[in-house]
Amino acid sequence: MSKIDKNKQIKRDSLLETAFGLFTSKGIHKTSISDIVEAAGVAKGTFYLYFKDKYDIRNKLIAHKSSGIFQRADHALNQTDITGLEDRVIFLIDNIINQLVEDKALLRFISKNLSWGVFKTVLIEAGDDSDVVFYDIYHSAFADAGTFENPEVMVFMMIELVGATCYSSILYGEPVGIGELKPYIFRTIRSIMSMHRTAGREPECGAI
Amino acid sequence: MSKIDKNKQIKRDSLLETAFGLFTSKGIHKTSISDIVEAAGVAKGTFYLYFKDKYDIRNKLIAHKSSGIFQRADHALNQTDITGLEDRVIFLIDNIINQLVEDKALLRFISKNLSWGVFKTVLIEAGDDSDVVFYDIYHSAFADAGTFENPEVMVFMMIELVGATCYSSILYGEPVGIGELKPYIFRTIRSIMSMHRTAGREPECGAI
Amino acid sequence: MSKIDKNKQIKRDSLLETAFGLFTSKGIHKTSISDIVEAAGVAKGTFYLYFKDKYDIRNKLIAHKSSGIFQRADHALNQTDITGLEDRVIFLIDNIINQLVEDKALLRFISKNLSWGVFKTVLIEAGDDSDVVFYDIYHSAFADAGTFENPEVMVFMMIELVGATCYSSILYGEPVGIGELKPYIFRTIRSIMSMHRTAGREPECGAI
Amino acid sequence: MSKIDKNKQIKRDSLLETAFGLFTSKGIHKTSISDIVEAAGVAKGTFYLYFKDKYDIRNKLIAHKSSGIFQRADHALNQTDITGLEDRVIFLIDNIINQLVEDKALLRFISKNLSWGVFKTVLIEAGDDSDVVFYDIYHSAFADAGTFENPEVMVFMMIELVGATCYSSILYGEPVGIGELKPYIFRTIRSIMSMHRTAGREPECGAI
DNA sequence: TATGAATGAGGGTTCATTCAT
DNA sequence: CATGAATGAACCCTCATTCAT
Repeated sequence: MSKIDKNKQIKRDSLLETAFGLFTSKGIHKTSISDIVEAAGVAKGTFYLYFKDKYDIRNKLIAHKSSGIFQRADHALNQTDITGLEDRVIFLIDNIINQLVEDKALLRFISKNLSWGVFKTVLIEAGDDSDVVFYDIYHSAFADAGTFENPEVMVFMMIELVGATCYSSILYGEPVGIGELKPYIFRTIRSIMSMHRTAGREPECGAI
Repeated sequence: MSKIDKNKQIKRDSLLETAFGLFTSKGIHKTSISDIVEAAGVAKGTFYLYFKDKYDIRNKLIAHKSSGIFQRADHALNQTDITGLEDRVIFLIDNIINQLVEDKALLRFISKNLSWGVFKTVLIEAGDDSDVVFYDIYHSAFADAGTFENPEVMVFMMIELVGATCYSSILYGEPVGIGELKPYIFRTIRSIMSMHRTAGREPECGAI
Repeated sequence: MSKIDKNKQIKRDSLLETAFGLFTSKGIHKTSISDIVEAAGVAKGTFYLYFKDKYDIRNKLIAHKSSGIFQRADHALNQTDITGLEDRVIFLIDNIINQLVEDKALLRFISKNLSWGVFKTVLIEAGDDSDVVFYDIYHSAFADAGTFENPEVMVFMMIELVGATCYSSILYGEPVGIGELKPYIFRTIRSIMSMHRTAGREPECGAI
Repeated sequence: MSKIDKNKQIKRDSLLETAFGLFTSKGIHKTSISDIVEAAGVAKGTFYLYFKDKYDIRNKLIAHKSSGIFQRADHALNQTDITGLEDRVIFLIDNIINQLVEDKALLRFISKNLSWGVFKTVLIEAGDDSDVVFYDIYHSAFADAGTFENPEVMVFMMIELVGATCYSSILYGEPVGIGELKPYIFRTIRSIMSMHRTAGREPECGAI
């Protein structure tokens, strides 16, 4: 029993990792299920024992990989003694960006999928397994505390800004490399948080 | 001769518009070349007289449609007597957002393609035809004048922010509708421009 | 031992009944062995312990179900005191038709399989189990007694006529409902028997 | 144009005949579209230019082949000077039986499909092309003339009787060969017609 | 006996592309 | 220039069957 289940887990993981490799190297649409099973060394029918179709495995990969990024960032944050909320957010973003720089295939894969739809589904509304790390961060830091006037919009803007700008900068160095871009990103992030502060005393910094 | 050329142009435009209709309604990957030629009322082989393949026609569509948006926004700006640079930029963005709200199929199509890669290729580096409107705006306002410390990065961040946030907000009302989101976008845009002002006297507003 | 054998019988019967339900509702060709075992709640491999393949279970079902029809008809006949041979045959046919009207799924299943091949194999030549009822009827009434000049041909024609006409009439009401059709069937059956009577004194009724 | 159309007709006919050969030799369910195109010497995609799927080609074959049988029988009838209605019907049936004896593959194919559903659809309600021969026979002989009390039921019973009994007799010689069976069939056919004669004076021949 | 994970050949179908007309 | 019949590789997916447990 345990042995069979272990074997199943190995097969499933093998398919997931193989698919990830092919998706990131050839692109999803150029990757066929035949490619996946051949690379994974299993029979075609085996794929369908574990996944409904190509998009099922893609969604499971996105959830899994995105969750991993946030978990590692959160873990790193807990190793520090940073206390200020803004500083903690900047640390998280910096850590995530660094992860993406290190793993460009991952960035290309979740690419612009690190967007609000996925973010909310996967991370805030909590996944099926145990990928619930960010849920805690989000709620304790933003949602519950009355610090921000509209926390959901604020997080949305930060996520979208970071996701969209990093993609081009990290992958293509356009318009500048990530090293040069980071300061601007951080300043914009701080600006966004600042404008959402409830007792906002910063009218000079962005009145429409 | 002229008549034949006109006929050719009609066929080409017919294929472009038909493809756009199908791409936006069924999605690119669900649209086959057979679908396009059938809907356009031409023979299969004819397609290949004008376009290399499905992705060729898609790219030409993106360039064409994006350019149209900027041209209309620029035209509207010229009807006004707004003078301040920041205000002119806000006006352009507001106008573009309104266009996308009116034409959601268009938004879905160029979706996140209204990103830096396309933007630069299509608009700044000047297209093949005559879609050179934005080139003038960009250079006269941002690039040549020494007003901003890094104009390309600034425009990049603005474009990415607007593109990414509008997508989710306009199409899905997530996390809030575009009406509610706009003020935040504009304030962030102003903040970004402000932080790029050469004689920047705003250190308190976003130092990392 | 007895308990194990009972369990085996239960599994076998469960598979048979489940298969019958699926065959009649979805059709044989749309029913897979996976469907059967899943619905029966047993493992895939278990199927092969009892049946060779899908057609094996189908044949056993036809034999079983057809036999049941004849047994019930015969049982009902014995409850009556009808004596005339023609009348007894008409009673049997009427009873069988009524059963098929009540159980259209059964009719559809054995459909045109209630034909000579199956009939002879299953009923006259005696089945494998104990479905030997009709064998007695047939031999005592038709075969042994010298009443009819060619009893096998006679029974053959009656069976085929009833099977073929009932199918269309009961299932689709074409060309008329079974109520309207029955008198014609009975008259034809009587005519067939009449023409096979050895001392045939009925030349006016069908000389070629 | 004419040349291309001729070529298309050749391809279509080639596919039809090839499919017929395979259907009759291997059975429909054992015949794959791959088999058909391979035997016909065309590419797989070509099949789908002419037929929707396997059942589309089967239906077209049944209509085509059944129609041919009736047309040939009718043609032969017109070469004779038989006048009596009963005799004309017997001639038609005899001719059809003889055709089926000569072409057992055809019999196996349309087999029990020479039943009421197909018969009515294909022949009485008139096909799409010009297969309207039997329509004339049927209406002039049975339907319009007030000779028979319920002509549709009468024809139905004759068709079903002949179809069902011939199948077993011709293909398997069960329970007797077709030569021995024919007289019985004809006598039963005459009996059926006789009992439908409007001024029926034959109550003794089949009262229930 | 009973299981059910694994297999992989083969099914139907689509579609970009070619080329003779 | 324009056509559209023909192609055939490649796709996704099913499922009867096996066999180690």
